[in-house]
Amino acid sequence: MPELPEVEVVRRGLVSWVRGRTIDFVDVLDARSIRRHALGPGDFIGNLEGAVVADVVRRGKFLWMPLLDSSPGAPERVGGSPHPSVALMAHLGMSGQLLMQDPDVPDEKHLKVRLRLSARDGMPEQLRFVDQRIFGGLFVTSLVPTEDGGPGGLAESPLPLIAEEAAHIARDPLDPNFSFDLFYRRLRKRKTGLKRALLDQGLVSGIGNIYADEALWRARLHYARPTDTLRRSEAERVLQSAREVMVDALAAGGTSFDSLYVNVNGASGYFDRSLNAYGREGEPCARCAAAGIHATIRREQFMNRSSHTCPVCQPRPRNGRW
DNA sequence: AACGCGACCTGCGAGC
DNA sequence: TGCTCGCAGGTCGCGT
Repeated sequence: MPELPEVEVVRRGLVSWVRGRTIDFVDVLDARSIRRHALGPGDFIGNLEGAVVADVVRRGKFLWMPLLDSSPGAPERVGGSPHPSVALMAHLGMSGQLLMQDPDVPDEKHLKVRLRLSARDGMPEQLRFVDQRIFGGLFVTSLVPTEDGGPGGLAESPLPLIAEEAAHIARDPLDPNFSFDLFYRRLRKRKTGLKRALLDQGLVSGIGNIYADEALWRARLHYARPTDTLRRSEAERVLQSAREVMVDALAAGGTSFDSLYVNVNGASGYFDRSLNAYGREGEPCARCAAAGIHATIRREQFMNRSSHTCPVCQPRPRNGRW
C-alpha cells in the first residue's frame, strides 16, 4: 500500500525515536512476517538483540536500519570507528505499519513483531511491526557497497552502503542524485506500456499504483503509451508530475484511505483529498471541468489492478503515439 | 534479457 | 444472517 511518500513519512517519524537506541528484546509473534529471513526466527532474534540502531534509511519503498554491535571488539569496528555491516530491513508491502508504542498499549490485532528498545526519557519503549496481509516483512541483511554513492532517498546517508535486497532498486525521482538521462535511456529501450515502466522499481523507484495514476493524469499521458515512442519532453513531464504529486503527498503526511496506512504515531495522512484520478471513478475530471468540458474518470483493469484515467485528456495511444 | 502473469495473504463492503 | 464475489497501497519467481 504505502508508496514513497508514505514510506518517507514513516522513515522521518522513526529516525528520532530509534537512532542510538539498543534493541533489548525481540518477540516474533508470526514467523510469516520474517519469512525473508532465511535462517528463521532464532537467528533473526539473535542478530537483533544487543544491536544498536545507527540510522533509518530508505531506497524506494525499502526501509532499513543499519545496526552496530554494542559488544566490545565487535568485528564491524573498522579502523576504530563503528561501521555497520548488517541492517534490519523492513518492507511494508500492502498493509505493513511500523508503530512506536508504550508497553501498556494492547497488542494490535495484526501485531507480528515487537522490538523492545533501551529506555529513553519521554520515548515509547516499543517498535512494533503490524501487518494485516503479510505481504510486507522484516529481515536482517548485509550492507554491501553501492556503485552509485549511497542508499538514496531524501536524506542521504553518509554511508556508501546499501542493503543487499535493495541493491537492484533504482533511485527515486525525489532523490537529488536521480539521473533523468539514465532513466530516459533505459525507458526508450523497453517494449512496454508507460505505467508498467513507472511501476518497475528497477527503472525508477517509489512509485506505486496511486502515484502512477496521478502522475499520468497530471502529465496527460495514457498508461498504455508505448515507452519506446516516448519523446524526451513527455518523459520529463511524467517524471516531473510524479515529483510534484509525491512532494505534495509528503507535505500532507501521505495518502490514507483507512486505518491501514498510518505514521509511526498512528496518525493518518490526508492526501487522498487531493487525488485527481486514483479512486475517482465516475467523478468528473477536474482539469476538463475547469475547461468547460464534461469528462468522467474511468477505471480499467491493467496489470491485474485498477488504472484510472480521463478518456478526454489522457487519450489511449493509437499507432504507438496519441 | 525482458516481459507479463500468478502467487503470496487477510479483510471489507456490496449484492443476493 | 451468511454466503460469494470483487477489491485493496507490492514484490517475487517462473515460464515464455
